[in-house]
Amino acid sequence: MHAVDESLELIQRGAVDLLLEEDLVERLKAGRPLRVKAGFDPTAPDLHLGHTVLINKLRQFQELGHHVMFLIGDFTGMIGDPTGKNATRKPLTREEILTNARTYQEQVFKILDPAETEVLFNSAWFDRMTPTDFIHLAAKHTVARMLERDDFGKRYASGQPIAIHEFLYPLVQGYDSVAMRADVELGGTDQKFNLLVGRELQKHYGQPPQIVLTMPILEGLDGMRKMSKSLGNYVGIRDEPNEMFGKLMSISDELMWRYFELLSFHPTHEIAGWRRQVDREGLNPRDVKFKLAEELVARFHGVEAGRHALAAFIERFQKGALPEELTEVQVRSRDGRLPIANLLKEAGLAASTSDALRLIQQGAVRIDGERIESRDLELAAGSRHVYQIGKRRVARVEVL
RNA sequence: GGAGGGGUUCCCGAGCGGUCAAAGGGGGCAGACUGUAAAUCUGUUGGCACAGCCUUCGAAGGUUCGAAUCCUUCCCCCUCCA
Repeated sequence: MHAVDESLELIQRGAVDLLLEEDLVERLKAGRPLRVKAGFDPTAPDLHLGHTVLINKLRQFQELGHHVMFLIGDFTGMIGDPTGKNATRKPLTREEILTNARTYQEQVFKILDPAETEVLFNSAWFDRMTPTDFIHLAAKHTVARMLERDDFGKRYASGQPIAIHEFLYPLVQGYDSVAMRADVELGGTDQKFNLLVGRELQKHYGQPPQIVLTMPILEGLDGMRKMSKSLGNYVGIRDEPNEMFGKLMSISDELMWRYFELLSFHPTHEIAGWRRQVDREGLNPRDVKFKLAEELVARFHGVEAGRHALAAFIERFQKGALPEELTEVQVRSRDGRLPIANLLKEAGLAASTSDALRLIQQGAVRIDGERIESRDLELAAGSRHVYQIGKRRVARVEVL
């Protein structure tokens, strides 16, 4: 076990809230491995970099010798957390949840050590609860306290709906901590309220309240809203290397530093050094971004893949080469020919023929590198060309 | 249970019988400039057999030559009173 000060420093790195620090110090001093909990809704089977901020922190605990409990909220998933988007999520079926849970684990173990991770499902204790137990649980909190949660408060004040079951969510999540006898619970800052409810409930059930550690919410590629699959501003940890690399290169310079802070494993001083070089010595931020993109691709796909993605990126976007592996598509002609708009739509390069026609009008479409102007162009059966729309959409399309 | 206010295109939000595929903003996409950065400027943003046609304004009916706009019923949301 590491020295207490050293552990504390590491644990706090990147974190937003640590409540209460003295509790943590005390428990670290006791010298036993802490029971560290983090819960995940199995609603989205695809993890993205936003999730990994938390998972990286779990890994850190693991490296410090603590006991990591990865809770899959299979019961909770049937409730659906109230989201920041003020929309009520649709509940999942048991089967969807199990499938998602399996996928989750596969992905999480790219970061966590499977041998040292306990995976739990909260249905294990909630399925055994009776309605009476549940109402007792609900009796431990008040509406006024629920409305303290920022999200609820705002929705209530602005006349947005709040379903009753949404109030149950924090209670259920808090009760998980009771059932798991958690010493520490990790969550995003948006989870702070729920994590604190856990403390209250633990007290009610005669346990020492857990320490709450919150991590920042990672902004998505737009740099504004939180990274989420539904907003489409995410980097999935299963994204293909080149795609992952490209997405990371598209972030703003400002956001890049944020990503370094929350996602990179490079030592803090090293990152600070690059920043200084960019600010004072004219180092191109793009080149620092390369390091970030390469590191993350390497983390999820291996070192070789990282190097390769970098090389491929330079070839493609600095030297203007076509992608190494061109998507090949075949589309059927009508009576031996096919209007360009239909071709683009059917090849998946444009959303609709209307969209395709608009793109042509705007000069976004190239065939074998030649910009085309005419929306009336028709391609004959048997033709095979490379079609590009903008910088990123490319495919070789054969007309049958 | 009573009274009132609402549901508009991806989001917010105007429209309140024809000139509405529906103002404006956001977001997205594309072009210029670039470093697949930011900022800026420009265009575009329902679909299709695309100078035309078809489908959209919570749902279903109805009035009308004509409805997002009027009427009826239904569904959903919010507020206040009980």
